[in-house]
Amino acid sequence: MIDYNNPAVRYYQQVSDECIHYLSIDGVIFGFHQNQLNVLLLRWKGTNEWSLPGGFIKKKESVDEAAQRVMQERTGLDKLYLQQFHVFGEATRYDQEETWRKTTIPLQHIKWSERTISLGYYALVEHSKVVPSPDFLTDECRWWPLNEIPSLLFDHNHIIDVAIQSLRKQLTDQPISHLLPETFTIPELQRLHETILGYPLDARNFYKKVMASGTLERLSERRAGTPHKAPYLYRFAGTGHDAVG
Amino acid sequence: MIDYNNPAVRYYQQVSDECIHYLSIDGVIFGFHQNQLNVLLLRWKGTNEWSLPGGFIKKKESVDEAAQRVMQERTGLDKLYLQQFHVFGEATRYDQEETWRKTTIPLQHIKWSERTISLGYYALVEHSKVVPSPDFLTDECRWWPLNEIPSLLFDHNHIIDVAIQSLRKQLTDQPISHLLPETFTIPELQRLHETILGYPLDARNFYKKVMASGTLERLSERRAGTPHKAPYLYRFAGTGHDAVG
DNA sequence: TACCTTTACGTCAAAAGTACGTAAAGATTT
DNA sequence: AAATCTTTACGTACTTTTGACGTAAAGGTA
Repeated sequence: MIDYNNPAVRYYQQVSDECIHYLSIDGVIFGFHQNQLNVLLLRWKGTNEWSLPGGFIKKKESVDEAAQRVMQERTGLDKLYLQQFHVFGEATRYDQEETWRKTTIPLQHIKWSERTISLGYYALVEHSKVVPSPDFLTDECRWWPLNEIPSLLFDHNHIIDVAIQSLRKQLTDQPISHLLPETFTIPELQRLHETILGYPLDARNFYKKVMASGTLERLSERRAGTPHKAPYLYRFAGTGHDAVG
Repeated sequence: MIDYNNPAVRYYQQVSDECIHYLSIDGVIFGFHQNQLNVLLLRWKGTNEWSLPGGFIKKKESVDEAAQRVMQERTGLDKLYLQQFHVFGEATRYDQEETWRKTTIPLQHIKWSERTISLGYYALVEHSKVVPSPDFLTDECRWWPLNEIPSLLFDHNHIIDVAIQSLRKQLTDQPISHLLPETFTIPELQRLHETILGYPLDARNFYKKVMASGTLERLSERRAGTPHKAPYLYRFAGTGHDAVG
């Protein structure tokens, strides 16, 4: 007695046919706004429960393509900078019964696997360019500042933690450009680094370091409308983005 | 008309029931012997074709446990130092028809997925402690020096390449202990690092560096039977191994 | 005994990282 | 208009790390 009027049931029916079972993608989409790291979250239909965007891998699709597709749908952006950062493969990752109850998904109507292995990807996007849109299991899609994120469904709080650790590790290797607009000032770049690392940096030394990296190109314009001395605008000279997708 | 006398058919039948489809584990088991990195490979039954050890994830088992199990069976060792290093998730990773022909697996008798996503793990083991044993699709299991590895089945040459790159990256963070016996000399540790990195290191500077790391503990004994000045033996003071499993 | 190789240290200079100084730009206050 | 304040865009000086190279002692071989 399967209730095909329920959109969740229809969704899982389709996924069950088209996609790979036991395996999913969870996406931590990072944005930077008002000196805060933000993560894009979804509120499940008719509930007050939030989760990361995610999805399943089609049988004839690479996992990178699947991640790209899932994140694209939530952000409205293409060619996202994606990084695969961890596989969450515990046999029991969270309380399944509790989770399905919270989502109000009628589990008994769904023929789906008992456990899911999740491939964790993070995306670095330009906050202002994103047009958040929910999928059809969710009512709302919006940015959450990292330090205000509520208790999420599944093990998604944990996944975000691991994503941030990976992001910090990446930052020590190379300056991160993908979270800022095309042009930005050095102080703005510094705020971004400080926010990701979680501690303040010395402006003089930061300036020296990013200059020495050779990846920045100074434009002739300055940022207008600042209350103080107008800072120069810069652009990343490194042409190619080097992530997947 | 399924040939249940064929062991491969029986194996895949069992895997099909017990394990997760579309998903596999490939293990790059590194050993260090005679100043060379070695990788454990398997020769498929009745062929001259070699591949990495691998396996599938049981439906109620974590992926780390599965990796531990698969590698354990080939090496005879437990509590292996394992590191998950990449997910190989291309829609087409290799020429399937060619591969199945080479393995002489009767594909037409097997109900298995059209593509496989592979979780790449590497293991660092003490070469002398390993007792290589083939699984029942293979006739032979033995060490291959890294620079003599033949053209392998599937995309396993590529997987080994990626594993080595990850291993090199890890080495820059922390000295690697798991490939050496409990006690070793500084020059032996240096040879290991040189082999992984692929270039020679200055003995004086290497000595200083590992001493400064504070992770080594000098024993009172020296290595006997060397043609020259007997070097001291050392042990890693860092008690806890920090990998999965 | 002379000689050679290897170990187990040491020295010194270059490079990278860290603390902090300061003049100029632009707004705000007196 | 002048003084003040904050911020930028540099610079200087010191410290730590890294890298090139020196060398005496240990143990074998010619």
